[in-house]
Parts: sequence; C-alpha cells; structure tokens
Amino acid sequence: MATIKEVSDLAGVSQATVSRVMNGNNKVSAVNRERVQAAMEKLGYQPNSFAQALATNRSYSVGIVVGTLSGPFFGPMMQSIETVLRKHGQHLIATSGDDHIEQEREAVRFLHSRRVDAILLVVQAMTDDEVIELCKQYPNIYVLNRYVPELAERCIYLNNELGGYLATKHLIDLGHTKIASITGPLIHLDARERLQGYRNALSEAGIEYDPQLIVEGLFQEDGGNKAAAKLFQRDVDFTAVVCGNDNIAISVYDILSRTNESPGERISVVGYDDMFYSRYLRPKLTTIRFPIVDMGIAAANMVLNSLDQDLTNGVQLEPSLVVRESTAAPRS
Amino acid sequence: MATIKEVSDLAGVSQATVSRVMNGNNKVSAVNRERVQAAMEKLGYQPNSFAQALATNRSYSVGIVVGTLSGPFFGPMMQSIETVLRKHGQHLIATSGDDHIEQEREAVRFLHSRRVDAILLVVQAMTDDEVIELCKQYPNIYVLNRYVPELAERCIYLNNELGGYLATKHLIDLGHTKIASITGPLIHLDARERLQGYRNALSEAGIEYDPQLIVEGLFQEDGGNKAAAKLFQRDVDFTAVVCGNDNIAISVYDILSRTNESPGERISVVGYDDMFYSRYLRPKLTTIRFPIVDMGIAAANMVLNSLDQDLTNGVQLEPSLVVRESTAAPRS
DNA sequence: TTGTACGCGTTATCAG
DNA sequence: CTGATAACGCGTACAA
Repeated sequence: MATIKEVSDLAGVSQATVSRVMNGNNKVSAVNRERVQAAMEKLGYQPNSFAQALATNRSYSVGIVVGTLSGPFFGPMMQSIETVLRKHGQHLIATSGDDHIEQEREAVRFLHSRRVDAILLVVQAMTDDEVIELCKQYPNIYVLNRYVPELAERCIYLNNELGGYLATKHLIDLGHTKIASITGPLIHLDARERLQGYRNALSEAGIEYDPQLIVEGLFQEDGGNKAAAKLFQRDVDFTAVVCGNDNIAISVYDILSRTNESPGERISVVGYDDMFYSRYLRPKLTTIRFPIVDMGIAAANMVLNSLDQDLTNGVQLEPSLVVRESTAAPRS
Repeated sequence: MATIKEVSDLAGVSQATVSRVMNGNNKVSAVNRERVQAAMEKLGYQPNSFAQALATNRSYSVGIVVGTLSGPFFGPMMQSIETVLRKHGQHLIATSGDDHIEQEREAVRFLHSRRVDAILLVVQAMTDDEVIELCKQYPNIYVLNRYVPELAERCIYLNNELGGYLATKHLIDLGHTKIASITGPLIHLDARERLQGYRNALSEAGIEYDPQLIVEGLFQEDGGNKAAAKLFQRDVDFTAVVCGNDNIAISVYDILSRTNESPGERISVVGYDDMFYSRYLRPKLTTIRFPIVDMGIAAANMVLNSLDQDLTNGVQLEPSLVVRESTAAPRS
C-alpha cells in the first residue's frame, strides 16, 4: 500500500504538496499537480483514512444503530442512507441492538469509540428519556422514525396522525360509517397518533367515536392475530377496519378467509406502512404508504448539513394513501 | 474525549503502562493495573480506534458489499454477521453496489482505503472472472452465496442442487409425475444447480425429463410472471410446479387465482428460499429453506479465523424442505 | 515490571 | 506556490 511519502518522492515534491493536491487546494502549480496525479496513478495510491481521521479528528463515517437489521424496514432505509452518504465520501457503519436496551447503548459507545461523525438512532427498545440522555452524552445523534419533543430538531419522523386520518377518510368517502380500528401497541407514540388520526376523520364526518370498535394489538408475533380475533368476537357491527400496520391487516385477511370471505367484500381493510411484501397479498392491500426511502435520504442530508453548519431542523414526512383492492363501498 | 495521556497522568504511570493494561498484557503490577483502570473509568476513556488502527495497521472492521441493501435477503444476513463480528470487537461497514458492476468495484476500493481487515462480497452483477480478478488484487475477500470454483476456499454457498432435489422429491413422493419447473435466470450457477437437482430427482424416480415442462424466468421484476404465463400457455399437462425461488412461486399463485384456483388443488407449487414474507402467502407456501442466518454466521467465523491463522475452507450449507399448504397429492 | 522514544500516514501551521 | 515540521493518539522495541 503506497503512502503519501512514496508519492511525493516519485513526483519529486514534498508531502505537503501531495496533500494539497488530494484535498483540492488551489495553491499548487499546474505542473506539480500533474506530476503528483501521475505518481498517484502509477502507485495506485489510496489515502489511508485512519491517518486522515487521526489528523483531522474526523472519521468521514456515520454510524447507525437499529433495533434489528432484519425485517423489511431497514433494508430500504439503509440503502438510501448509504447511497447519499457515499456520494459525499462518508461511510455507513451498521450496528444492531437486537432490540435490547443494553445492546443499543453498547452500540452507541462502540460507534463513539470509532469516532463516527454522527450517529443515527432507529430504536424502539429505549424510552424517550434514555434517548434524551444519550443525546446529551454524545453530540450529533439523530433520531429516526420517532418523535421526541425535547429533541424535535434532531428527529426525522412520519406524520402518523395524517396517515390515520387518510386511511379513515378513504373509508368514509366510500360510504362506510361503522369503522373499526386495530391499533399497534399504544405505548408507542406512533400508534397513538395513528389512532388520533382515525378519530379526527370520524369527528370531521360527524361520526361518533365508539370504543367498542377499537382493539389494541400487542407486540408479539401473533399480537395482531389475537387483537383481530378479539374484534371479530365482540358483538359489534362494522363494515371496515383501519389497521395499525400491514401485519395486522394480514391478520384480518386470515380471519376473513376462515369464513371464505375476502377483504373488500363484506369488510373493507386498510393497512399502514405499505411494506413491500404487501403487494403479494391477494386481494392487494389498500394501505398507507410510509416513505421509507425518503426518510433515509432526509436523515443522510441532515447529517451532511450538520457537518458543515451545525444547524439542524427536524423533518416531518407525509404518508399517502395507496388504494388497491381491499377496500370498497359497503354493501347496502 | 480523553486520551491515553490523560489517563496515564491521572494514574501516575506512563502511557505504555496504560496501553499494556488495555491490551491485557500481563506484565503490569496489580497496583498499577487498578490505578489505570480507575483512571480510565473516571475519565470515561475510550481508545481512539483510528490511532490504534494506524499504529497496528489493523482496522478491526470488515466491509460488506452487497448488490442491494433492500430486499428481504440481506437484512437477516447482515444481522447475523454483525452479531458475531461485534462479539469479537469487529465492526461491519456496509456498502451497496446498487447491482452495478462499476459501483461494486468502487465499493471494494472504498473499503480497501478504509483498510478493512476483510471484505465480504455478496454480488450478482459481476462475472466470476471479475470476482477472481478482485480477489487477486485485494487479499482477504470472501464470497457469499456464490460458488466460484477457482475461489472454492473463500466461498460460502448453498447446496442448491440438493434443494432442487428435495423440492422435486417431495412432489414425487406425493404421487406427482408431471412436474414442471420455472427456473431462475440460467446464467446464474444457482439456477442451473437447482434445475439439476430437479433432474436428479426425476431420473432417480424413473421419470423422463421433458424440456417442454421447463421455463426460464428472467431478471426483471415481472420475469417470473412472464415465465409462469408462458408455462401455462403451453399445451402441456402438469400437476405441480417447482419454482426457482419464492417470487416465481408467487407468480404461479397469481395465475392460478385468475381461474379461481388455489395452489395445492389442481396444481401443487413449491418455492425456494423461504423468504420471510412467504408465510404471508395464502395458502402457505411449501418451499426450500435457505439458511440465511447460518450463512452469515459462517461468513463471520471464516473472517475471524482467517485473521488468526490464515487458513480458510469453503463452506457449503444445506437447504431443507419446509412443507406447508401449497402441495398435495395430485387429484386422480 | 516500568518508562522513553520512535513510528504509523495525514493534515496544517509557518516560514520561505 | 512550496517545503519543513509539529501535531493527532496509540503500540512497542529498547533500555532501565
């Protein structure tokens, strides 16, 4: 591996000049610039990023800690983050907290010892307070897919309320009035906001909110199944279900299939997130699109900006309705 | 950020002693060791990994370049790689080639300039020759999910032939004799091997191979759809389909649904890969399980081993059959 | 067992 | 515009 010294020797200039050429410093004569470039080319020179990092105290890398790397959510997000970052000479170091608080903390420490320029946090296991604490301890932490009021300017999050509203409004527009909702775990702000959007749409249409029509889905793998079952066992009448996410919608699909029914017939179903596998569902799922890729891009840009001028602003992204086949006008 | 010097000052010893304590060197008196540890604790000392890397010429990080970070495949794989690696103090730097050869090459260069200890290659866009060339150029490259004969000892790959065999054998055992197959793109070795497994099973059962029953699926998003359509338009009789992957199986699901049929009735369907979303298909897909997580673990261990003693051996993993609902005995 | 001092490959300051 | 030279933080022979 060639070093800057070998390049400077070959080019017959000082290391300083080589360094200047690398960093696009203008104050180098054209002759020397070309000599240096030729030498670099010949030696296949690649600057040692550790030496650079040591000298500049910047690592040109950003760390991301996610709850879990698997699952359909993080792939696309990391993809877009990495693409933007790399275009600007930054690298992405990926760590996973395995959805355990302690491991998430440890991941942050780890990244910090790697002197990353910034840390992206995409975690659920920690409480808001713990996130806040972490942000105090280490600078340049950004929070994705989560809104922490005290950290508003470092959060990139979805307007979940709007999504809940859009989903419900769509059903109302189709003529539904008896609309149930299976929410995600309500200890998560997202889930509460989505529910609030549902309520907003109802109230806007003058439809009364009925707690009987609400069920809370829990965390576990089959949390959605249990919640959906509960709803259908209740003695309430409804013609549509707004789901807290696509997985819950799948649970509803399953329940309907047991009676040989299909979503969009007696019961309309709306999902939330538009996970890529949702298109494999039949009938195709009407759902709320979560702009995952945009969120990644926004995060990457926020990091990039904060490295120059250290002002940042939180970013709120907007979900949108994707109408497919699982919703239709109620049968009269 | 505290440095080794501040620690040594506080502890009243030399930097060398602090360094020794960090690196578990025995030749430090118990007294000093404790003093140093106390000082480190008090200062919240974290070694600067760049300085370490510069001094030792080792980075304690491994890079991975994947064709694309999105898609259901890489999440679980990276998850397992990262978990193993981190346990051994190594970090994972993730880069994506966006399925373009040039970007994949560039990613390798990038990682190399980061002085990663090893590079994991999970790419499809490059040809074997290009991969070989790269391995010559840079040492410590490992190839995942791909078998390159010349690079056998650095490959971690699946026994695809066995998978094809298992899928087909399962159908034969159920009583099928007219078994079609929609393969993946046959320029990929995987696809050819899977097809070969299909042939082996047929021949073992004394069933003649009929080219009319074979269709090649292509790359594009709808490649599977087109291939499936082609098969069903042909004037051939069959009661089961072995698919080159789960996506192709989904295409078959779709075609059957157009005539209000369901897999496992007139036509049985077997997938390949057992992508996690396959469980959301209804009826649930019978498929070949690809041990993604194991592959990640094997890769991480291979890297770890090669860093100590630089001997490595290729690893072949075995797929297994997962019987669910999309296969049944043929109707008589 | 401990400390001194040099080297790792860059950047950046300061004279020239 | 260019070249010495001092950091940057740590590991490690070598000497004590």
